[in-house]
Amino acid sequence: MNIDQQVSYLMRGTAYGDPAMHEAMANELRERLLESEKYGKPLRVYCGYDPRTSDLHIGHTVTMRKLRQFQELGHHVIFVIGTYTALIGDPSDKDKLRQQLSTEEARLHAESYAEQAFRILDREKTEVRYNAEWLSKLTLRDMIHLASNFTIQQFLTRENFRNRWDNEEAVYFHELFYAIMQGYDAYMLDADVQVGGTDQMFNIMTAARKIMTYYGKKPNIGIILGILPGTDGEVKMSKSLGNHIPLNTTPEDMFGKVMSIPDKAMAGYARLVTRWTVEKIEGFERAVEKGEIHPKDAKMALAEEITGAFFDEEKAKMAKDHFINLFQKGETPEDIPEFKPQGEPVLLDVLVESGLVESKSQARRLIQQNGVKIEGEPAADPYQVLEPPVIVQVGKRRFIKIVS
RNA sequence: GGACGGUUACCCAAGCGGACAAAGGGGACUGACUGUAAAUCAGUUGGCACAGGCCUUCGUUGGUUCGAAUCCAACACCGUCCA
Repeated sequence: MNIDQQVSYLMRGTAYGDPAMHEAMANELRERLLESEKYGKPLRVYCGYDPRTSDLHIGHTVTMRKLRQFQELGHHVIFVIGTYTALIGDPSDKDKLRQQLSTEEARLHAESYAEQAFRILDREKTEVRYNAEWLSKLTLRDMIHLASNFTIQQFLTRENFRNRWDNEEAVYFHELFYAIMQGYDAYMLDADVQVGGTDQMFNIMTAARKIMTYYGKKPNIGIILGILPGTDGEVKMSKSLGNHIPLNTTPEDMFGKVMSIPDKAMAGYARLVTRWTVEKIEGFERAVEKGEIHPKDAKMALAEEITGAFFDEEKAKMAKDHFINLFQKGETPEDIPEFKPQGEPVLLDVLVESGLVESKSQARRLIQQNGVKIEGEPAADPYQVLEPPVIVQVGKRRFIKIVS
């Protein structure tokens, strides 16, 4: 790849919300790449991750994929785990104050976090760092100096603080530290490039660049990526909102979850979490828009690609077959969990005891709604006695085999 | 330190003495339909009870009342403003 190609490759998927800023960053990136080539010095590229949860979902992988691209071009990638910033909790992506995390929790999460990240990143070429390493050493004096670079007004113009201010909701003092700490990370890491989502715009473009300049360094270049919506297609993917697609799951589940996104979210997924080329993505979007491919088939292709990217092609194919059999043909799956009832297998009791249903009242309701099937036939009598072995189904996709 | 406001089911939020197991949204679940677990429409969404009855739930603990999510008191937690 020549420099121009590299720049467009690396800028792919970015979202600055302002063409001028995009232009400026692309130019800075080009310069920095040229410099790197000239002196044979790889760029130092970093992205920070909040170890609030140990469960990564595919939304987290958007930035990792970008890091991977830098890796492929021979640059040095630093994977930072925000063990210290997690003590505050990033106020960026929420309108509410985030709860604080203890050092111990953060450390525990961090380990499995890095492990999962290596499904995307090249383990050999990735430097993992914890920001407690340097942030815990900052003195109050340092903090005062750092803070003197910012005005309260700068913080208050940030949308999420602004909103809370306007709504007369609390904006805590310590929340202001977050951006400063993240900026200090960039300085300590001597970062050339920092990758992050649009919610990191202020932290990367304002805080980090200011602090680096203050310390006499060249400010880092921000690669700001779009935010992946959750399976609801509306808001940012997040575990707490329950609209996430976890990494630690089965290929079948991942495939199914991708299939559940609304049609309008397909383009975003194609752009942010596939390995497809720009040309392929654009072709895909065009075909969907013009109705050249059936939206269902388009989504199937998308699901297969995404599943393949996190597992492998073969597993993705199997997940696809599984999906077709179970949901399109309505077949019962092969491996159904078994359950052996204690006493007499009365339907109502079995449903609750096996954990298929939470309470007897709920079981009754489901039966009334024709939601419970025995060997494919809707059950009407909650008190009927089953004759094992028999397959009991709740809804479309919960099965259990009753054995004696 | 002072003045106000808040705490309701999974989440947001109404209710401000009886018709409250508690409006409305969201979410979740079921059914119909479909192109899938999308969209749309309908229904369900505290527990127990082989029926319309009982039990538990509106921050906590007491109190007033035939009767309290609703009134009073104390306490706890949260927030805003003034110092």
